[in-house]
Amino acid sequence: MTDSNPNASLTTPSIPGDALPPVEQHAQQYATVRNAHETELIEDYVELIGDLLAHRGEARAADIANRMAVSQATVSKMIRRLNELELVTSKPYRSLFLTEAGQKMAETSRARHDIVLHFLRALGVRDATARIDAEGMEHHVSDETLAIMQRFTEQQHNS
Amino acid sequence: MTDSNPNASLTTPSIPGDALPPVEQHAQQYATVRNAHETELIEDYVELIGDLLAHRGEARAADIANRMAVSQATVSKMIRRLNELELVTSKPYRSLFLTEAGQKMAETSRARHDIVLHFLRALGVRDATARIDAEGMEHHVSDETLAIMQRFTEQQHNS
DNA sequence: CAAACAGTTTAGCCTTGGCTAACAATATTG
DNA sequence: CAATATTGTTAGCCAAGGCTAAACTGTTTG
Repeated sequence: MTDSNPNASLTTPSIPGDALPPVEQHAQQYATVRNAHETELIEDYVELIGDLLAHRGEARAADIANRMAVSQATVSKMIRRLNELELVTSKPYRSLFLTEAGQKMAETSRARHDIVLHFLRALGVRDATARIDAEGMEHHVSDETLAIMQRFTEQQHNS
Repeated sequence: MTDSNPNASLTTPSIPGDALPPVEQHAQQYATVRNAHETELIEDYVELIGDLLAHRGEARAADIANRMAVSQATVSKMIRRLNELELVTSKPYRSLFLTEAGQKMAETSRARHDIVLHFLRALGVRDATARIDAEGMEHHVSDETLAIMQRFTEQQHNS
């Protein structure tokens, strides 16, 4: 395994920046990200459906397609998956609803999203940018970091 | 379009949280995230190859596979793509090297990554967690937010 | 109430990014 | 220097998440 080459220092006279993390840790970082990517889209759909239900009283496939900037066919296919995962219930040609599990996921996602968004705004990021960044970041923020973000936002608020 | 239902207030007596963003803005958020996902992996590979070259003097497919926790076949396939994109040069069974464009991308990615990582540490996140979060977050942080993160870290440092 | 329109679903295609298994090349070592 | 171990490549599979086109359902309205 070249990775544990004991002569590394001979071939790299001046090492810039931090050292490479140990292989196991490094591997875990990437694995965690890959994992997040699998659930990310699911969570986004469920979160959006929850928002539509809360703000509009119903969640139609066409709304989702518009808001996600995706074709209706894609949404339709995705809804089938959400059904199989027992996150939503749907009757053909009717509005969607969330199952217990779906509601739970929607709430959790919504909460994470809001914490990240408010944190970014508290940091001084412009609203439009904060929204975009939050949408991408929310699935990659650990509970630990999330808690710290929340505290930061609150402190900012009381001053 | 149900999305502009004027009776929304009748069906949603108490609206929790923020209102939904306008459709166009909302759509743009998701589109931006989808876009980031396309380049994300490419950037991760290039960044890692750059790191391996800097710290080890060479970048072998086996190292990449170990550090990414992915099969060698996957790496091999990916290297072909990186070649087509003219980000790396490679001769069969030899170490990889970055092209001009590849080096540029590696540097940029590395810089973003470091800013996010240092920011998280400055916020008070534990090192191991910060590393994982940074790996996921780095591709979703706008230049605007990045600049703010960098300033924050520097201020923290001078106090 | 039939026609037209809006919304939904299905079929079938494509690319990406994983995998395993089999094979090929290079390096190491008895 | 031949045998073995390591490393790299190829072939062929799979699931996810996009798309368009076509068919079907439901709603609105002339």
